[in-house]
Amino acid sequence: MSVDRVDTSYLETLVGYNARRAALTIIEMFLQRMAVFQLRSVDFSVMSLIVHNPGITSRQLCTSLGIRPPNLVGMVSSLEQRGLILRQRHAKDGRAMSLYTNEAGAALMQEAEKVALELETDQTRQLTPTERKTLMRLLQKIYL
Amino acid sequence: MSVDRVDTSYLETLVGYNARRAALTIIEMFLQRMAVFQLRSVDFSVMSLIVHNPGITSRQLCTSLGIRPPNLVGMVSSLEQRGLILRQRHAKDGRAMSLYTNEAGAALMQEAEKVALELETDQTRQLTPTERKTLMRLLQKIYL
DNA sequence: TATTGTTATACTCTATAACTATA
DNA sequence: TATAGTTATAGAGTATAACAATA
Repeated sequence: MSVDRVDTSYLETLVGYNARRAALTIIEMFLQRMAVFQLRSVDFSVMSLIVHNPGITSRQLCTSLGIRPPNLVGMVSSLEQRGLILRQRHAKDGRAMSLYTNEAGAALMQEAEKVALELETDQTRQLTPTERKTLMRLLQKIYL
Repeated sequence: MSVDRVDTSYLETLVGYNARRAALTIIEMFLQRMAVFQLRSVDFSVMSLIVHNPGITSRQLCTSLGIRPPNLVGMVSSLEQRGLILRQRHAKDGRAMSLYTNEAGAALMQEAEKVALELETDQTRQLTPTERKTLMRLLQKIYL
């Protein structure tokens, strides 16, 4: 026999279950709205870190975002080929690559971050501004 | 040039970024602690829904957890082969499969849910009980 | 010796198309 | 004609090992 109504109340008492469901919901919306810019959430994160940290190295990107170096290579190459970023040998460490946005990349991110701001208000429409701040703070207490 | 210290303050203002980081941190801990039971988080969710909803169908599992039917087949088969669950033809709908835990599965989940409870307190050690409840409520406002 | 970036590659996760049996 | 479960398979995401260049 099937059940009339699936009882998910137990799972809903688990932080991990709730965090994952919320994250997936948000990231799906993000993907749709960022499709105009051809940016997945990870691409947005990479671009955003480069914009706000000019000269950041690949290694620094990896450790900041929890990406393995081999998996970053393709993303960075793609962003470079699209004419959004520049890769330069690090001035003092010949092994490292320093990353910068060029004009096109900076302009794209300026637009993308506008959309990201709109998304924030849309995604947290059910929350008051105070609740939204509280949510951030509590989530950071878990992973920071 | 690399940067002295990577500035992630912008990303930390985004709900999606925080929710994803928190979810990944929690799920990683979950995976480690549930290794004794050989349960990934998705296996735990499936088993838990079967325990709390005896007779739930595969389709109901899929819609409840956001899993595509083809991807559930292998998980259910595996759980069945491990002697944790039973699959029976639905009494009134010959197309559907009703799922039940057997004694071994129920016993395993009783232990697993104990560990899950311990994990909850560990993962939210930085939060007061009130903050923990608040976090749940706010996350659910986003995805429900 | 250790580290950065890279290639090659494997493994996992997720998605689609098409089939069967039942409704 | 539509739905539940299944198979086969493709694609995306993530992981490890090994290498060249540099520290």
